[in-house]
Amino acid sequence: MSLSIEVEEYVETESAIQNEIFKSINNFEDLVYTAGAGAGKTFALIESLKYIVDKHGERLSNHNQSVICITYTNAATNEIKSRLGNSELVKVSTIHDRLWGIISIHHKELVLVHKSNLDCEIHDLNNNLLTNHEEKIANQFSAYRKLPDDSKAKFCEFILNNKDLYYRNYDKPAAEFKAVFTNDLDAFPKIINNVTNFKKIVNVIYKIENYKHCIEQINNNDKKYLKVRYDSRYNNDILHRMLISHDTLLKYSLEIVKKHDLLKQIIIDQFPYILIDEYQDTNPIVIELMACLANYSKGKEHKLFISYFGDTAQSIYDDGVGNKLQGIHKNLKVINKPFNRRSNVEIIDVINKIRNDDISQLSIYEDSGGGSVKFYSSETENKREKIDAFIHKYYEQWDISENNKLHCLVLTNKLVAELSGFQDVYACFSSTSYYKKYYDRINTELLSNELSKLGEIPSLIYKILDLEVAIKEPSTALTTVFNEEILSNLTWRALQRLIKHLKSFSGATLREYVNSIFEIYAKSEKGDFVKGLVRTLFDLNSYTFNDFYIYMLDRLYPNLDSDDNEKIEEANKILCDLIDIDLSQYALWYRFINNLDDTGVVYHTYHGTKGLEFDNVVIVMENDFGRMNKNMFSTYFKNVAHPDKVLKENELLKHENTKNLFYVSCSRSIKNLRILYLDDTSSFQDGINHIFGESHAF
DNA sequence: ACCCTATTGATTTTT
DNA sequence: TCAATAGGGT
Repeated sequence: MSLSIEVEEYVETESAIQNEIFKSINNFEDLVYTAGAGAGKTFALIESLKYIVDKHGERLSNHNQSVICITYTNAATNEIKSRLGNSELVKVSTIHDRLWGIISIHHKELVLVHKSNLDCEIHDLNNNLLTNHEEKIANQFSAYRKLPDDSKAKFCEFILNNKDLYYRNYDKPAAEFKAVFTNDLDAFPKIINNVTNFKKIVNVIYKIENYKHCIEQINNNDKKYLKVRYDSRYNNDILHRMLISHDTLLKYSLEIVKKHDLLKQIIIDQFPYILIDEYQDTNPIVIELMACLANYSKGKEHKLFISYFGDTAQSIYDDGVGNKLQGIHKNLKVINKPFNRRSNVEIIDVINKIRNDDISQLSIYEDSGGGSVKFYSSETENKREKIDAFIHKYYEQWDISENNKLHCLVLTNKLVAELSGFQDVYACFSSTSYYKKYYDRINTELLSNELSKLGEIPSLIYKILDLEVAIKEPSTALTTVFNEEILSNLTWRALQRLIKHLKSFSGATLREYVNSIFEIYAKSEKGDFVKGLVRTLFDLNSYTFNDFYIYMLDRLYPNLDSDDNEKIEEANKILCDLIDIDLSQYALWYRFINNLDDTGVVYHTYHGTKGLEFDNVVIVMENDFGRMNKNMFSTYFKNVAHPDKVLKENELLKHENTKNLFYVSCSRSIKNLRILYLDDTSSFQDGINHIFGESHAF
């Protein structure tokens, strides 16, 4: 593609806009910089950082001060660090890392905030248990509420004395669970009629007790209760163990900063420049914290510059501040950039119509034509075949190859897995007990591109595949499998044996392959290096296939009851299905998480493509997206020509959310964009025409 | 026929 | 976690 000469006049305007930012930096004017998709937003952010270092670096250095750059993800942190180059003066990190770095040293204050939070939580829990009139909550706790007061106390006493019994039977089917308790609970009629609600009641009682105990220990200055800890790996707090997660870290930070002027002073003394990337995804609590610092710094000697870089139209996560930024952080100078450096004009026209606000982009290039956009709809049946046929059509038409890829966007990870060819891997993991219980972990632990996020079993299988790939690839240096120290101590004969052993790992399925590894292990002689290799790969008691199997079973089916034959049979069946999957399918999974596609066609979720750009994009759409969003896209198209006529506020909110997701998806495309809508579109054809001009049948 | 309870199977994403 | 559905009991 040749996006030829840049339009001179536009380039001048663009640099004038950048100079506006520099001017604000010098004058300590807080600002929000909005630029649509493909405008070069991150470029502007990095230019600003460089400017601060060039112009004010010496002063910052002398005062032992630095610049804060906040990103939304760790990946973005690394990206900016590498583009910026090494600079001692600029601290690039996620908001969580930065805040924890600032507040974690104030142990005593943190514990105080924590204690008052525990008090609030206890109050809320009691309110739910006893008085909250919200229908859903009142129903859940009604059995407890109906008990006379003295019964309530007795019930609490009983249940607190039987925690073990309770948790041992927690996962049993309702009838069995009931049977365990019915005799003991005679005195409390109907309390366990509904097992689901019973568990809700008991969990709340336990929680209140835990929190009370925690407060006591804090007051007693118990050694384990002197510090609050933050763990970024999990999504939930465990407050009574002094452990907080992401959201609570933000909440505590804001509270501490609000309360202590001295801390505000320390922060603005140390960090006079704060630049925030992707502000639309930033939690409102963070904005509130920034606004609090900004107000404090007014009229102080050490001035503060805070700036937000982002695009409200690309806000696709619910807990981001989105378009409410200026309601929280007032008096921001607004700078918009109306240019697009990414896409052909045909794409820009469409994404301008989708975003439909005051940021209408112009291409910065003189000759920016040559792209194409088309909307297709097809009937509902045989959706999978329709998608395959559609992809095939454009595979041919666009001459797709490894060097000219086609990127296909679908809504769910399940479909991504199916289309990418490792549907059985996804399906088997999804049906295991562990991933059923923690159903929201499957996508992170199985499909994440960040290897450190893989789950325990996916990670083990990944390592096996990694070894398999390394052995198969003739050019692999042995140093990628072993560290050099081990190799340098190897005799020639030992090396020969090692290579022979490695070459005899084989099998068509995961079971066969792993089995062959353990067979070689058993056959090899005592000091053979292959033994050490197997031992570093697996963390087992002893090295047999059976140990491997039991290990998998234990992790994927934790707490399996040894008396429950039915459950055991089911577990074995699914685990067998899992390890009997062809190695070739696992290889597709391996290639997917390593972004190693060699077919030319790559599948993504809409959400997962944020920040990326591709020449050729196919978007697969449907009416629905999940349970909560029935008719999400059909409703969007019905209202798209006149969104103001959508009366209710929550409907307008939904419309905005859908619009943003659609905008993000379409704006990934540089050159070619096709949309395949897999439901009947006749009732909202006007909306489709409004954006795409026309549509075709497929 | 109705009410209540148990079971089942799901959207996306980050820290 | 939670809505939808299946199924049991009266």
